[in-house]
Amino acid sequence: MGVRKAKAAETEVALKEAARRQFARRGYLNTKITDITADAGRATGSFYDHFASKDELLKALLADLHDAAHDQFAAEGGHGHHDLADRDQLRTHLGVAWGLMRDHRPVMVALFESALADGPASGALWERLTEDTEVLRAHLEEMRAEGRALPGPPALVAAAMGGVLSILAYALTPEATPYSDDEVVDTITALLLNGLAGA
Amino acid sequence: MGVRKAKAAETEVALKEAARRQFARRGYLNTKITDITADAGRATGSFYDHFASKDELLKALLADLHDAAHDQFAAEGGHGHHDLADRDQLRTHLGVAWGLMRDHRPVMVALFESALADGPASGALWERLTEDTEVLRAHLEEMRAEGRALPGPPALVAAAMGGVLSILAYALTPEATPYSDDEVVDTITALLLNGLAGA
DNA sequence: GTCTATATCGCGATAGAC
DNA sequence: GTCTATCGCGATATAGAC
Repeated sequence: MGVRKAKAAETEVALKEAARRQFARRGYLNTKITDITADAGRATGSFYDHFASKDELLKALLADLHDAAHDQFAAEGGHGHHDLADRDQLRTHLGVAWGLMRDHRPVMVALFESALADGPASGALWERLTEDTEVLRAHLEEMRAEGRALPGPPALVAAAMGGVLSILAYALTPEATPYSDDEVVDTITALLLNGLAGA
Repeated sequence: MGVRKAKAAETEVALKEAARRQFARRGYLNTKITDITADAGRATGSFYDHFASKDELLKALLADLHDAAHDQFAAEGGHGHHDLADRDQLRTHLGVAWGLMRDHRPVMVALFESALADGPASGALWERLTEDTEVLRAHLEEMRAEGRALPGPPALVAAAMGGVLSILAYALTPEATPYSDDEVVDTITALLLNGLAGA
């Protein structure tokens, strides 16, 4: 890679990092192109040499997230037999998902807002929810195939589980929340495993 | 009430109804003042004779929702002893909440988006979540006072429960969803009551 | 590739006739 | 109270020098 390209790549990285910072602070919708370029210490016009729009930038960030998610789940998913009604397995699953959301919170936030921006009639949020809980749904269907009782349709249950994580990840700002990551994961695990009635 | 005032009130109602329709279709953030006035068959300027801003209009709609919610919960809440681990009581609670969200979906959608618009660092979504699940939290604390085991801190559990309802109410567009209201309420009830491990 | 400067535009909000 | 017409701001996106 030549020096010219390296410089360009450097700027692109700087823009991405600035975007993450700004998304975390202002949210995706409230972040202006100029907020990003200013944070990155570049001129406004430079943005468009790297990304066609804010949305395209988000897609690039999403690709990075997907890579990370794939690695994480690959590292975890060595089980031959999945059983979400097993406490340890459920906790591990939720823990990995929560960790990812925390590490990539700016992108999660942005995706969430972006889905909302399409309007409630577009079904974009439902799409996000079902796509992101694809793995969960598959596990639930395995359970059902074994004749185990489920609370409801696998896709709906999976979406509900993913929904709780997403909304809490958005609502609980890391700087202000009184709850530790472990506390959150433990609580959600207990709630989703045994519900309010307990073991 | 004179004819003049009646006409004005009529326009105000028309604007509110138009706003609800537009919020349901486009979402709150995407809805422009002109979308509302056009839908109501009025001129742009007329809007400001009734509301100072889109946000003020939302506040007015919220007041209507609060009235309805108060009535609903008053009609239901005759129990001397609350027990969220009791299937019937939990289902009733969730059913009432779900029904309200469905009947006032445009306002729910708008409140949700409005909270997001303040940015993730503002904590506005967490505020919404805790305020709206105030009653739930109180019931959970009763349970805890009786020495019953809870999945976690009452406020967090309540927020998680409210969060599932909110996000599903937003994501499941009434026109497109394959799930009936009963199916959703049954599923959430089962999930929150006994979790994935079953009874 | 990066900068400065600017064209362009949508939209919120107001002024003033009726 | 309601209308039409318009002002002005803020933000995206582009043009052109370096």
